[in-house]
Amino acid sequence: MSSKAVSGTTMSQEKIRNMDEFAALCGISRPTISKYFNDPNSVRPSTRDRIEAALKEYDYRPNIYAMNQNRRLTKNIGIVVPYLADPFFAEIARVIERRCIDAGFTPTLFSSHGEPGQETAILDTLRSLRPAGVLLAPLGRASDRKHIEEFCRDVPTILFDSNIEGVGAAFVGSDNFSFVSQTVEYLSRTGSTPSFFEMRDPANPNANKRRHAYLEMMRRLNLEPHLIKIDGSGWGFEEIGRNGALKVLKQDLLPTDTVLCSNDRLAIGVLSACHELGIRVGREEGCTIRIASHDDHPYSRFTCPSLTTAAHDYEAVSDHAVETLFRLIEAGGRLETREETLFEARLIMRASA
Amino acid sequence: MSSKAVSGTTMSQEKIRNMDEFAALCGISRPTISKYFNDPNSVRPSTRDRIEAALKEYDYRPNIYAMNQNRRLTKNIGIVVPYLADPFFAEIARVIERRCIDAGFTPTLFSSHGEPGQETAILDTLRSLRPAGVLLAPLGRASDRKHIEEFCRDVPTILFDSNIEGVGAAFVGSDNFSFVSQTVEYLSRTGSTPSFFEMRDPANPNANKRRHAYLEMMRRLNLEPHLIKIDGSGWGFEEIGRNGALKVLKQDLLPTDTVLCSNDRLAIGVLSACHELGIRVGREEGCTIRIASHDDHPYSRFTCPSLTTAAHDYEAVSDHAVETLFRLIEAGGRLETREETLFEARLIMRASA
DNA sequence: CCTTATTATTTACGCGCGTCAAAAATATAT
DNA sequence: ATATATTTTTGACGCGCGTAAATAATAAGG
Repeated sequence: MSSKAVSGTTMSQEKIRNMDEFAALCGISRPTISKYFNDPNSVRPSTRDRIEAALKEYDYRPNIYAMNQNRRLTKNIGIVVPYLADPFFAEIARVIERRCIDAGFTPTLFSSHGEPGQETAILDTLRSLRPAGVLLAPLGRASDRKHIEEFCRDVPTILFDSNIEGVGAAFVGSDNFSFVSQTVEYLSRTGSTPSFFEMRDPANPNANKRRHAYLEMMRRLNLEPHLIKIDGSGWGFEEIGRNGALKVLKQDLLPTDTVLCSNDRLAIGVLSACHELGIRVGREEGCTIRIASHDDHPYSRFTCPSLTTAAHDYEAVSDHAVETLFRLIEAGGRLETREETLFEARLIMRASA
Repeated sequence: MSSKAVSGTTMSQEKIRNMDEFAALCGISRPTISKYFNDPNSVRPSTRDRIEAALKEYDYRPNIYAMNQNRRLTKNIGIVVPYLADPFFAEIARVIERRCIDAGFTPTLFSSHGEPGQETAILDTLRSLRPAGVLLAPLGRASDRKHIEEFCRDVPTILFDSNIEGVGAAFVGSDNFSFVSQTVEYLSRTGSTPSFFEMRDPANPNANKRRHAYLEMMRRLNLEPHLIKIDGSGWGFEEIGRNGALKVLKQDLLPTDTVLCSNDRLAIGVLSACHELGIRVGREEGCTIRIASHDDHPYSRFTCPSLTTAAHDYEAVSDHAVETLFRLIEAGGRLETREETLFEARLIMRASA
């Protein structure tokens, strides 16, 4: 039993229960306050100042549930990544989050944790959050394509990192050919022919694009391609790379003494295998093989030896994905054409190759 | 094999607008439906079956905004970690998420990204989400203690990983003494006296506890302690460890040939420095120094050489934190005493020491 | 000064669901 | 069978805010 204390005095200590009370304390009508919270620039500067002054004094925040219930579109933005334990995605998520907040949106981060079931569950949850838009990096081949397609019909969605043809309003990612062409060119110019090290059955479409790019580059350079396909499934790429490399190295099946890994996480595993077998990696005197890779994973600077790789333009991908989403939202959820924007890679020469 | 079971049922294409409509289609009153969604076990089994049958046919989900607006407590749970780009936190967040979902809650993940400003902003956002509870791993020393304290007064909160004395309803973490005592004991038993490698000004309270544990263990073993304090700030521990190690190694300032790092991320940097300087690390023939550390970071298995470390009991910490939070929620937001639960570490012997 | 365009206020309704109390229906025990 | 306990239904109100239309106030311009 709580008896309402009806006080005549206005004390700045009292908790404000709703927008009506806050409006009264401001001396401004509630609809105007509502307008302000929807878009601060939609009210006259003098009014805005009065509201913001009161805001500082009384520390009121509108009830987001009541807000979102009635708004036809919320200011929520969903960010979905396939695997958050990969620092690459953690980093990209951080940048995207920042941009969304700065633009006045409320981002929420989700990780599919490598599981298709999780991904569809996230999309279901997201749908009921009625977000203004979603930035989705799909799992790839394992994704439930139909489910994602259906989701994209209802919710303005930009795909990033990993493309699904024709799904979503746009795709923003990195140009896999740019990655591979630079590493292959560099490796073949400075030493022996690179062999391409990858999972036999990659879950990510980028992996396939990289293989094709490798084969195409080898054709252009008139070199014989060598694909090293290793077994393994799931998202524990380091472990998979390590086991695959141990097997290949122990049986002495390496076609050439230059290994180009499909991605840095595999390469980290390969480096681990090499170390264990006492194989020295790098381009220095006394090293027997070179290893290079793609992605410029946050840890690739700290591997032993540090990893020669091709770097994503993190910022460009994040920025362009977010900007495209904002354009999509402003346009009411539909863009004229489905743009696919790919950013170039940058070759990072380190000690491993 | 997860194929959608559509056999027998005919999915109606009509969209259900609200609970009233769904109740009508069920032939059950709305308050009962409402009860069901609040807690499926609160209705009679026969009723539950009828609702769930209709649920499959009509695919209705209640409006979460309307739900949460009126419920005195939502089913949201906030998970806050200090730095998501650290796979350690990504992993622990994944486990916690899973547990919350299984218990019928809706977890939301936030990362402070190493910035105190972000942390307080997250708590402010979280407060207006009116969550049933929050699992908070604070930044540590950089945290705005008063802000967190105030937050914990309003929202049922369990601290984990990093303790703030007296704040929150409970703390769940790892026993730093258990970590350090095991590594120090092992290292001193099997080789030369370990020196302790750490940041001069660690942001995390665990770091201080580990230093004290090191000093205490050295005292007990009657060995002379050596602290190697390196400069650097922020959350880029690998870089800090690397730069610090380069400096120490180049000037030949290493007190002993066994280095015990405060945490694995520093150790990853130290290993990188050693490799660059051509210093062989490990307990094999021909190695000049040994390196060990604490945390069993997801990457410590793949460093070169693989890292001897002390492992958190991830599962135990996650499970106990979540269970304590559930108890706290059931108890209405207050526990009798503020428990601090610490889990033992497990020594992981690998190649580096 | 008056006219006009812009901005704010008043009033009122609706969103979808939680929740309550009293009545009705159903299950369980005696 | 009847009495009692449990569950469901009925009907109604309220939550806090979005939003719309009509009106009033204010700013801008000549």
